[in-house]
Amino acid sequence: MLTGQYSNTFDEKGRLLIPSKIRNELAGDKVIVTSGVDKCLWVYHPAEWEKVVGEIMSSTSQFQSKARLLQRRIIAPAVECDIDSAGRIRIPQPLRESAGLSKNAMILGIMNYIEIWDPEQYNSYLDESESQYLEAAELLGDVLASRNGG
Amino acid sequence: MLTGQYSNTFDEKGRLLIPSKIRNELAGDKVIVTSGVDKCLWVYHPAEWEKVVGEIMSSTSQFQSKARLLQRRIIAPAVECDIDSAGRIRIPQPLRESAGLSKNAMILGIMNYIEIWDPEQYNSYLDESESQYLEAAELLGDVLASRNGG
DNA sequence: TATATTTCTACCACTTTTTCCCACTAATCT
DNA sequence: AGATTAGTGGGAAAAAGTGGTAGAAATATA
Repeated sequence: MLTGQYSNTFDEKGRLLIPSKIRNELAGDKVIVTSGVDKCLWVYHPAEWEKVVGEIMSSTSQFQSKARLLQRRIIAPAVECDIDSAGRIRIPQPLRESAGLSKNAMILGIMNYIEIWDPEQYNSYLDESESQYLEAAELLGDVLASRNGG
Repeated sequence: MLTGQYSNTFDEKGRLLIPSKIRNELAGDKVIVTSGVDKCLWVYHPAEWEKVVGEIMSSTSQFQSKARLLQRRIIAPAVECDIDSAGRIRIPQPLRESAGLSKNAMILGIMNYIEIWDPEQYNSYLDESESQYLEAAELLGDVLASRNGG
């Protein structure tokens, strides 16, 4: 199901363990890691990543400024990472820095992709977005209720 | 896959290393370097470059002022550069200047071409376009959500 | 025109990084 | 408790990156 929230650390060689529960759902020995829209990393199974790239590349052209933004900020940072025999990945320094990652990392499984956050960044994100979250929940409630003819 | 984001420097001889991950995808020992639409350089595999030229030339005529602009600013500056045995290219001074490049360079892989930026130029570009980027991302999200029947 | 000087290019050797693999420890399941 | 799976750390081999040197080409000079 690819969910779960874990707290791991990068070792001295910059390797991060993908928890086995998540790893087993991923299937395969490669993942794509890229920079997320918030201050975190997004990790995809190669097949899922192909969908995202296809969506961006096929519906845009490099001669459109918004397309270039998406390409530069989402596609360009993407790196293919091998999962080693012990289930770890090595994330290149620039990507780690872009998400403000140092030693510790939170790993969130979100159905068809994974997020990696620096714990402190994640906590301040949660704090700052509290009211937005409550709004989003209300909104979702409205949609679901009306769908049920409520 | 030809993606990835790297930070390299021109050496005293004006050589810039193309990171191996990108180089392996490029295949071959020649690239075409030209001036990009934002303040950066665009680097293509010769075959990809032919496609871009074809697209520009076939959809425009030299009797249209806008076409002449595209031809002069994208096609004219193009230069063929050799990749040396260590994977480095030498970019002619005028091209480097046109992108504001001095010592340091950011190299972005964007699927079928590469961008080279001066790091400071790139950071200010990112800053200035932040809100546009978030808009574009939301828009992409809407498209994907509606496709899922959301 | 021959020689000297400079610039450019290709190649080589060293250093650093990355990758791959193995061995050990800890945790979980039966 | 023993067996199996998960997690941790380290070492060796390979690949990538860096700087330099020597040779070729081009330009300038006598």
